[in-house]
Amino acid sequence: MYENEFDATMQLIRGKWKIRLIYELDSNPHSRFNNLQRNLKTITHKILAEQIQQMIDDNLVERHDFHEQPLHVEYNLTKKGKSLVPVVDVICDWGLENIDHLKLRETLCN
Amino acid sequence: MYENEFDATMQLIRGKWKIRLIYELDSNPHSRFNNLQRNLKTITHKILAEQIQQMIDDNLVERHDFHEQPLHVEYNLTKKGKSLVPVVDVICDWGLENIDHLKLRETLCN
DNA sequence: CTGTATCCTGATAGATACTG
DNA sequence: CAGTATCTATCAGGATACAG
Repeated sequence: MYENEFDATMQLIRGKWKIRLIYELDSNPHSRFNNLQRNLKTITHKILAEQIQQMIDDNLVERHDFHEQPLHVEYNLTKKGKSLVPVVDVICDWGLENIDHLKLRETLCN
Repeated sequence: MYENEFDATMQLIRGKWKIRLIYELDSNPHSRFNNLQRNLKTITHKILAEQIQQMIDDNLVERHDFHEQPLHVEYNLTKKGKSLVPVVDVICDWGLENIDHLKLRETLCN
C-alpha cells in the first residue's frame, strides 16, 4: 500500500544505486554480478546484492542462473525496468540544465 | 558536491513531502504555513517547516514575509520550482500506468 | 501565526567476514 | 562467482514542547 503514484514510483528508484543499475543494465545487458560491482566502482558487495534483489522483487530486473560451476548468473532489465529509462532520463536532463556543473563529480546522462 | 545530475536532482525531490508541496504550491500560490499544514493533513508542523526550509535553500520556494502582527508569511514556487512540475508529472504518470491502483491510497496527478 | 530545539525511532548504507 | 549474516554509522521523519 502506497500513499500515491509518486511515492510508489519513487520507492522503486529511490535507492542510492538503483538508477546507476538501470543505466548500467540498459547499456550492458546480460551483466554479471562482478561486472556490475566493477563498473559501479565504490558500491559494496552487500549493497549491490541488496539493491538488485529489491529490483528483482519489484520486477524491474530479471535474474538468469545458468546453473554452471563456477556460478554463472546474468541480470537484465525487464520490460518494466526498461520503461523506467525515459523517466530517469527526464530527471537527469532537468539536472543537467539546473545543477551547477561544478558541483557534479561525474555526468551520467547524455 | 553531488555524484551526478540524477543524484543532485533527486536530492531536491526526495523528501517525503516535497512533491506534495510542489503540487500544492503550484495549484495554490501564496499559500500560508497553516494552509499547507491543513492541506497536507498528516504532515507534522516541524517536518513541514523543515522541508519548506530546504526547498527555500534549494531555491525551489520563495518566502514572502509581510511583516505584520500577527505573523503573515506566504510561500510560492520559484521559477526553478515551477520547472520541476513537468518532471514530477512524468514520474507520476509512470506510476499511474505501472502501479496497481488497488495499492494506492490516493491519486495525486491527473 | 510561524518557527526552533530535543529526543526517539526506523530505514538505509557500509565494513567485514563467512558459505556453497 | 554469487550470496548471506552481523554489526555499526548516519540520516530522515516524527512526537512533543517551547519561543517570538
